[in-house]
Amino acid sequence: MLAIFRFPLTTLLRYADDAGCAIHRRINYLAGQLCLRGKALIHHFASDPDEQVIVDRIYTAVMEQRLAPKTKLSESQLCESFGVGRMRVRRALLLLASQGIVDLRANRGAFVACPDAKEAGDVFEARMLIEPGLISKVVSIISKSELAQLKKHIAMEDAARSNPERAEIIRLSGEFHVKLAAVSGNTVLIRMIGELVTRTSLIVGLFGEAGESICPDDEHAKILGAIETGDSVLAKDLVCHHLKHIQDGLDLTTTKTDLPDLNKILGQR
Amino acid sequence: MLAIFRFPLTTLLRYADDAGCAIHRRINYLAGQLCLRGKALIHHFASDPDEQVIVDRIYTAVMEQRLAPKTKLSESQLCESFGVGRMRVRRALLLLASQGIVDLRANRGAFVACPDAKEAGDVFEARMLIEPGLISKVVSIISKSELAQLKKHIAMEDAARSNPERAEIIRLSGEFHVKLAAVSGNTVLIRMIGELVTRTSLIVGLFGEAGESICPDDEHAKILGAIETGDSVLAKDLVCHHLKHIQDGLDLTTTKTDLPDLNKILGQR
DNA sequence: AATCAAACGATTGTTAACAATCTTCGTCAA
DNA sequence: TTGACGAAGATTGTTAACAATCGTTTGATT
Repeated sequence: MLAIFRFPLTTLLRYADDAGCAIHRRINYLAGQLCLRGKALIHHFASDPDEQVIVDRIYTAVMEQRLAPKTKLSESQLCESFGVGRMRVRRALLLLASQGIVDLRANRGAFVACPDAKEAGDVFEARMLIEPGLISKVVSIISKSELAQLKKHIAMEDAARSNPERAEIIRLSGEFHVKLAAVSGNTVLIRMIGELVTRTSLIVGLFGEAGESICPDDEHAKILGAIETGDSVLAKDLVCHHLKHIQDGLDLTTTKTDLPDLNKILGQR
Repeated sequence: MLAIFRFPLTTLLRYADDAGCAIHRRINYLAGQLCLRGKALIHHFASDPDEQVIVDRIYTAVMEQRLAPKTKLSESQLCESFGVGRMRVRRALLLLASQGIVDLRANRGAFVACPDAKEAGDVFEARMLIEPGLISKVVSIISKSELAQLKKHIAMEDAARSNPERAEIIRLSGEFHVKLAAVSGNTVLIRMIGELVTRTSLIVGLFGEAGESICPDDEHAKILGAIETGDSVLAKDLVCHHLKHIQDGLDLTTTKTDLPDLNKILGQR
């Protein structure tokens, strides 16, 4: 749809002549919308600071662990923060809920999801299933410029690590995996990895030991090294170990939530 | 939350006594909701014929290819079909859009998604990445009753194939993969496979050759056989071949959509 | 006759008021 | 002092009216 707007109107009409009257008129209409009234389309491209923006902002906030699990996300509060109507907020929350980032409880509101041990295991299992396979594709098709960009990303990670900005480190660590997936060009997989990485951040925030850093020091660099040399098997291995490393750093027995768990209390007797 | 409702109120209160006043009051409150007023909770369990129901109905309609790609899903139409308000319909459409089943275009409405060749490739790539790994887990943990259930499912497939009910065949073929994934118990993966299978149905409907059946005859049975004998490697192989089989049956060059494609028409010169 | 522009009907997007629900608070009785 | 009950405030869910947009049709103009 967009492509045709690049041509001047007269050219457009000349081309469309063979295509019958319907298309001719259609183009005229579009041209009218675009050039003469000059409102509708500009609106369509420029002013859209909503919808996905809210989702992304909450998304990254969760990734940076600035929004702790079980944090209440009240509608009115979000409306004020983002300066949008209640509808947009509700749509955003629904989308976040569909990705397991947010828990939507009827008549009670939205809360940042609080994964349990099983859910954590499921997420890691899914990642261990997908990411190694993904890596071997990445190895085979990655370009030099993409490699350079990933190197730059790792440099940023190191920078964040040297003057410890916890939120920054976590976000960048997660983003590395997403950017890696992005190289594949497979939108389906990219979206899946994005969701899994975000949920991983939640899990690490919940079950991770306080002192430990999330993605151990130089593992990302090692992975990228293996990719650069084209060693697909090694890269796979490193990714697996990397994920296992993260998982092993978790303590799934102690939940950090000190909220009263009714079932637990009742079961003590 | 549900578990505690099984106990009589007095027992509940006795147990909760040690837990301090807050919980005591909370339980009393819950009891009031449940027993004394007897409205809120019954409403919560019984009358909820909405929300996810709409999504599922459209979901399966797409899977059965009863809703062709690019079909317009007008709000008012859906409201009437499901007997719900516009809000519910819009929420359902948003969820479907987030899964790539539906295309949501601003100010124009919702349309059944119409994947292009790249998207089709992405979906198959994702399935080829996930399902083989999933199978080896399934092989290692499947129980006899689950095996029996899957056998029953295949029998149903055969039945549908013998008196050709196209929609039934397609749905059952897809469901087989979902049920297989369900054995793993990994909710994350189950949801992903469900989404991918549905989108596959869309793709097959679009690019599949008319005469061909979707999941070739006995491949499901073969896969299940390999699972039963515990041959994880063979099962993996069969799944890969199965998926490849489906993909090879597609003709990605000719789109069946005979809607006028402006770009194509303009590019003919 | 062809082109353009304006207007119409239909559909979607948004808002605001209303209803239902949850939570908290206060009072009262044991 | 502790627990039960009821009312108030706050929050969420729903509805219905309003605004904006789209696609088509119609009519005027060259």
